[in-house]
Order: sequence, then structure tokens, then C-alpha cells
Amino acid sequence: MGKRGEITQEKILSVLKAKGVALSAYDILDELREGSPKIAPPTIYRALKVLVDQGHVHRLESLNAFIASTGKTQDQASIMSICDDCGIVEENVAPKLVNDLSGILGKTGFEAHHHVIEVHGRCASCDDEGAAS
Amino acid sequence: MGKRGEITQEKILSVLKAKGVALSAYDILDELREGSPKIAPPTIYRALKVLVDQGHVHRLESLNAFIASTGKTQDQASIMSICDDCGIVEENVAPKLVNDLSGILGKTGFEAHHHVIEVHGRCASCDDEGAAS
DNA sequence: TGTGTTGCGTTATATTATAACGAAATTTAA
DNA sequence: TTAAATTTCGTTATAATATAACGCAACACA
Repeated sequence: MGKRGEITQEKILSVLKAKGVALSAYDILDELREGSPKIAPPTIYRALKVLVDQGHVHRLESLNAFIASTGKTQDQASIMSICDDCGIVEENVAPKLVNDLSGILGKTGFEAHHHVIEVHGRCASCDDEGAAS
Repeated sequence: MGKRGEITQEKILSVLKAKGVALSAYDILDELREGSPKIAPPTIYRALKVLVDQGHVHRLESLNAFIASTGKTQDQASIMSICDDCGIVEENVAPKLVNDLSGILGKTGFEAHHHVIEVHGRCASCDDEGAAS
């Protein structure tokens, strides 16, 4: 079975969890190369695809980056808030809102399969800093 | 004043309106090159930035593509529905939903500046086709 | 062990995007 | 009106993101 691939997945997930921030595929590649110098982009992208499909990792479309899931979002669409100042990304859930969203689009006959909801702005702590200065 | 740039913006906008579908920056580049062979990527990206800032064009983060705004969304966050079958993209507005969304994040002190809401799925007509087959 | 199948690593390349710089247009001040 | 300052644009070059394609290795099953 896909043993080799799973090892890459585990390594990626642990890097993402250790860092706790959004990393690009190439950031991850650089990290993994410290252990296995010959690893190449497709290996990373393939492993990321599995992790994203499984819900262990979220892809941030508006950053072209990836972040470990906190696990809050069990199969639910996640709402990612992204601080443009410090880069911190938080994962949120709002089943009702996502449901409403699908409902609005459903009125035109659209069948929603995957939701990309990413909100850019300023996190509480950067906001305080700004106010304090 | 920036006459040259404005001409590029107009050309891009008219290409996007004529096609009516999402185009990548390089799709647009190819179109414009039929008139002015020497045009280069930064020219396209700069013009697109202005058009997006003005709200005449939407950037689709999950497709790395651009589409002309229908004008429905006056300064409001738009909700883009994207059919993964035929590629059609529709622009929708739902001020209350966006407001709710900002409210949910606001509870954690996050101040929302820009919303990326893109829903992938199947449009009504592709759905019919699937059912009919 | 041989044969089929799947999935992985690797090479190569495609696609998307921007940095940096020089030239042209425009503005400002004399 | 012309010289200096400023802004914007075109251009070259390259960076960053992502995937196609192929061959080999691992496993599955007879």
C-alpha cells in the first residue's frame, strides 16, 4: 500500500502543525528537503491533495497556501479569517451561514459542492496595536 | 494622465465582457496580443489591478482567473458561483449573509476588510444534462 | 515466481505573477 | 518654455506556483 506516500503526508502534516501558520507548497518543500534532499514538487502536491481531501489540511485559495486543520470543522465548510497584517489564519465554522449560502444559490438551480470562504482583514491583536500607536 | 494604461484597461474590460467567461491573465494577454504583439504580462496585471480595485472586474481566487463584473454588486461583496462542469460563473449579492459573516468573525475581534466567497458546484443546466442522460 | 495494477519519484515543463529598471508622459517651478 | 521632479508605463528578466508524463518500485494475486 501507499506507504511512501503516507510518510510524506505525515511529515507535511507535522510541519504544518508545528508551524501553525499558512505555508506555501514550496515552503513545505524546503522543510522536507532538510530530511530528504531529493524530494520534488509533485510529491508535495500529491500528498497535499490527499491531506486536503481528508480534511486534515485546508488550502487557502487567496494565498496559494496551506494550513493544518484544527479539527473544529468536521466535514463542514470552514470559514477562514486571514489577518493581512500578521498573517494569522483562524478557522471558523458557521453551518447555518453556509447552509444559507447554498440556499441562495440553490434558488437559481445551482448545486453547491465546495465552499471557498476566506475573509481578509485585521485580527484583534493587530487591531489593538494599531489603536495603541 | 495615464492614457496608455487606460487604453489597456478598456481593451481588457471589453475582452472580458465579450467573452463573458472567466479568463486567466494569460488568456487576456493572448487576446490583446492580436492587436499589439509586444504587450507583456506586467501590463496586463497592472491594468487588471486597477479594474479590480474599481470593481469593474472580479478576481476568482480559486481559479486564478478574472471575469467582468455584471454591475449587480455595487461596492458589495460578491458571491461567485462556479460550475465545475461548464465553467460558467455567476455573480450574486447577499448583503445580509456577508454582514452575518463579518459579524461572526467580529465576535473574535476580527475586522473584515475583504470577502472571498466562491462556491463550486454544478449549474442548473449542467445538472439537467446529468439527470437527462 | 510471474504478471497485473497501483502509486510513487523524478524529470521536465507549464502556468501564474512580480521585481527592477529605463524611457516617456505629465507636472511643477522658475 | 524649459529644466527638474514625479509618476506611470513598457520591457526584460526572473520568481513562484503547479502539473504532465514516464519509468520504476511496491504490492496483490494467481
